[in-house]
Amino acid sequence: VGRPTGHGVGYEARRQEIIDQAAQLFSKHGYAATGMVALGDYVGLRKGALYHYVGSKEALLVEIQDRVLQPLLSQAQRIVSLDADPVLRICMLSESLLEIIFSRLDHIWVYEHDYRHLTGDNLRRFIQQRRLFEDFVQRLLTEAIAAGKFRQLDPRLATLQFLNLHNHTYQWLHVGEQRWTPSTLSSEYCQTLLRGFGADGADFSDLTERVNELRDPTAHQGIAAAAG
Amino acid sequence: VGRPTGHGVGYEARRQEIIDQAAQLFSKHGYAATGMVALGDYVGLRKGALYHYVGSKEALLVEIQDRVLQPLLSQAQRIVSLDADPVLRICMLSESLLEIIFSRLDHIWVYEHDYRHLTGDNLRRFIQQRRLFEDFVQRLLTEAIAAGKFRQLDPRLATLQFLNLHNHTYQWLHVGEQRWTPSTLSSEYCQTLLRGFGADGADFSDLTERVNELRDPTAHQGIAAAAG
Amino acid sequence: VGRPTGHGVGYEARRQEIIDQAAQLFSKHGYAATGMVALGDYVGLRKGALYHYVGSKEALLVEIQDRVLQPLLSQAQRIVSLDADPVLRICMLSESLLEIIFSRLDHIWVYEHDYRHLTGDNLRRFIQQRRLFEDFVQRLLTEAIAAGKFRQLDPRLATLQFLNLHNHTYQWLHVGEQRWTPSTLSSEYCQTLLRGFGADGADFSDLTERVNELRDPTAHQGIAAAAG
Amino acid sequence: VGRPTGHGVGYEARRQEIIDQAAQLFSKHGYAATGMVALGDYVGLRKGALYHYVGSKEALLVEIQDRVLQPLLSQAQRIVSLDADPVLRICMLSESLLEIIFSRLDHIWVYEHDYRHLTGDNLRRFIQQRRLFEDFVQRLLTEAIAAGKFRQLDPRLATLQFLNLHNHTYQWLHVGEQRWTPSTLSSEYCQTLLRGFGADGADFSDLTERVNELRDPTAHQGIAAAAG
DNA sequence: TATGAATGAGTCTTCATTCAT
DNA sequence: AATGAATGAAGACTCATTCAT
Repeated sequence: VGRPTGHGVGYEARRQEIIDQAAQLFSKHGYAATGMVALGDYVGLRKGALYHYVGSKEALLVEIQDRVLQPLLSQAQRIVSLDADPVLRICMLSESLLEIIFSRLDHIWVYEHDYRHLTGDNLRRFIQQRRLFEDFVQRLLTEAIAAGKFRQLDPRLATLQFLNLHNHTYQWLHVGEQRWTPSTLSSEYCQTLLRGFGADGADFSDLTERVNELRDPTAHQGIAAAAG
Repeated sequence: VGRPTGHGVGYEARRQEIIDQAAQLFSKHGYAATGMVALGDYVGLRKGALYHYVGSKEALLVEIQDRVLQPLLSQAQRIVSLDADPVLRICMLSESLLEIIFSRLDHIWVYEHDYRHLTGDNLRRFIQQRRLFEDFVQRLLTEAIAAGKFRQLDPRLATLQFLNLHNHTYQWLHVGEQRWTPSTLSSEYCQTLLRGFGADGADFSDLTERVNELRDPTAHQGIAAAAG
Repeated sequence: VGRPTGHGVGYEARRQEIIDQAAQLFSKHGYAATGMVALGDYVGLRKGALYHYVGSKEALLVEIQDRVLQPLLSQAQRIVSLDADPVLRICMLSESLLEIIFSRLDHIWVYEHDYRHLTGDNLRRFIQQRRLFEDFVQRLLTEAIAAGKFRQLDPRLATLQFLNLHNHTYQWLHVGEQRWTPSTLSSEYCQTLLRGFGADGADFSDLTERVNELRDPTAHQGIAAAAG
Repeated sequence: VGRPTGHGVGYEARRQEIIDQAAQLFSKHGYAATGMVALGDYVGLRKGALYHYVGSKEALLVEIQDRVLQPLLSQAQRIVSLDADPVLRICMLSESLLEIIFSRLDHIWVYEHDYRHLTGDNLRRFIQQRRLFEDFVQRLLTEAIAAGKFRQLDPRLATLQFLNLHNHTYQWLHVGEQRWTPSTLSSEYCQTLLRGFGADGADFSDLTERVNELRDPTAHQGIAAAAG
């Protein structure tokens, strides 16, 4: 994708591999507790060679965060902009979010746990982008309330509940989860939230099918799409 | 609670202070990234003196986890054992859980973030106790389903949703939060969950008052109760 | 001299020893090329223990510079302020300067060679203090010119010549020099400079004796005085 | 000067450029503190390519020293061999030396500062050649003393004073110096030295003109002559 | 001629912990 | 009860150099 000249053909691929494996290690032991030597061992490179691919340990962290944030934001933007019932779009956002969580559990671990080790501008940018995503969620919820689909909720608190429910999933989801898929889990979460938030008398019973109809055919690529 | 004798009068108090302040530091910078020297500076003790009070850095971590787990388990046990509507007890558990989160945000940070740095038996014991708490939650939810108050939910998934919603709160709650109290926030969470989980036609409108009546007069001490 | 509390009795002595030995090593191999491990080996301390005594490698460099600059400045100030013939004071300054060079040849090496590795404020302070010393020299030379003892020289260039002649001495002087003492070498340098700078007809033949009369009885302590 | 064949036409020119730029970098940051990568960046070549032109970092240092020593020695030899008043030849040597200092300040920095990083034979050869130059100076001074032009000086000490005065100049001379030229600065230095060293009653007042008459028309090329 | 990749020893510095005092 | 001194492993990162391409 236009790297600075002076790098061989395999470079970018190897680089992506390294970031991948760093995410695995960081998610398992924590960013602060994972050494560059350990990472080197893990990827099969001596300490010094690692620095051919990554400028610093923090740069690695930044890349991992970006691999989460970029699909998150692009999907959210796409969905929010759709011309459809806000409640429907909330469900789509839920599923999209869970798809990302399922597809790169290790990245999400790092995203949720270790963003505080970012420093300076990296941290500022992270927080700003994270807030951007939350704003997308809040916008949809506000629309649903305004449309009378939901009770008169505090939009901020509704947002936080939406995020709590989804974002905490990484804590118990296993790699290679069999019981649930993004789609089935999202369906459960949405049932809870829509009934929980719904105005008295509102009926969301046909929503699952309508989500299926509108599903983005490229969305299943999740993080991989942005990383490549 | 029965320390080995041979220590002066102020010893145990000082010790508790140190654990307290360790929780603050760990929650701010992360367990792995907080040094014993920094902790020493923070508590006003030279590095060496710290080891008179705490056996090791990990021992500190264990104590912090215990300060969360013990009130959590004792409250959960008490509430589960009450002779009351399961739905009511769910709400009580919710409020109790939030009370602990509010009262010791820093401990909760460490509890949620850094348990992975426990090793060996410490880790095993932690996981086992954590599961114990989850079982209490799951037991109540199962009862509510069996009693026909809730829809035919997968009890495990219902539990996970309950936990997601509550446990993720520490991520955005501020120290000295003004907008919500444990009680008001719990009320919001419960409205969402009960409507979300509730069987068609079930009515939980009088629940808030009934919770207030049954509230444990000692519960407000939260973690402090166990720490002393 | 009032170190932060919390250090044993031997601390300051050991610390001074370490700085001493660092100066030896730096002067032999250069600051940049001398590692902290090598220094540790030299002083008989493991790498880690070194940092009990010195905050950083640069701090070591700063201390060495100070051990040169402080006696340099205090002696210069003392001599410049004396109520005596400027020419006489120039000779006294010459001898004082050479005394410092003789007594701590290794420090001077570092002072002359490695000041450029100072960074930020350390560098700024160094340059400013160095200029201060040069100003003392220039003041005396200017006085001598104004008094008609010297030819109509450019004072700046006279200063530079004075400094060239003295400061470059460290390049060829050996530790344990036998051939010259500060006093005999200064006498030679001054003969060259006074005849070289002197106005036609000026006579400085009795100067050596007059220097001997005015010599500061504490000056022979050189750097050691400031370091203690 | 007869490089091994098998190199393209631009090779030697590029090679000389690289040595040039290395001298600039070394003089600015010090030999030990300048990396081959930094040098590569500076000359617009990747790290690996540098080694096509220079065998090693130390080889670079050797070449820089040679670029100082060779003109130094050849000029000194030429001047010493002239059939002229020793005092006159001393002045010519002074000017020649300053010409080299002025024309390649950066090379001189490296020459004066970093010769200690030479190892083995490189160091031995350097010291031997440096001594050779000093011997030329000492020979002239001895002649002047023997001829009764100078006082009864210790020839070694006279030499050291000559060298101190000239060699330390690089420490304060700026690139693009405006105030002085080699010729004017040499004139000042020589006035100081000749008056300083001169026998009572000796008169050197017409020396400057006589130097001008005898000046070597090729000398202004300085180091460049040897480098090409 | 040029370079990207790799290496392994090296850089300065911080770590948790022990122990004599 | 407290601490200063010491340790040795580990922290992130840079070094000069080699070599296949």
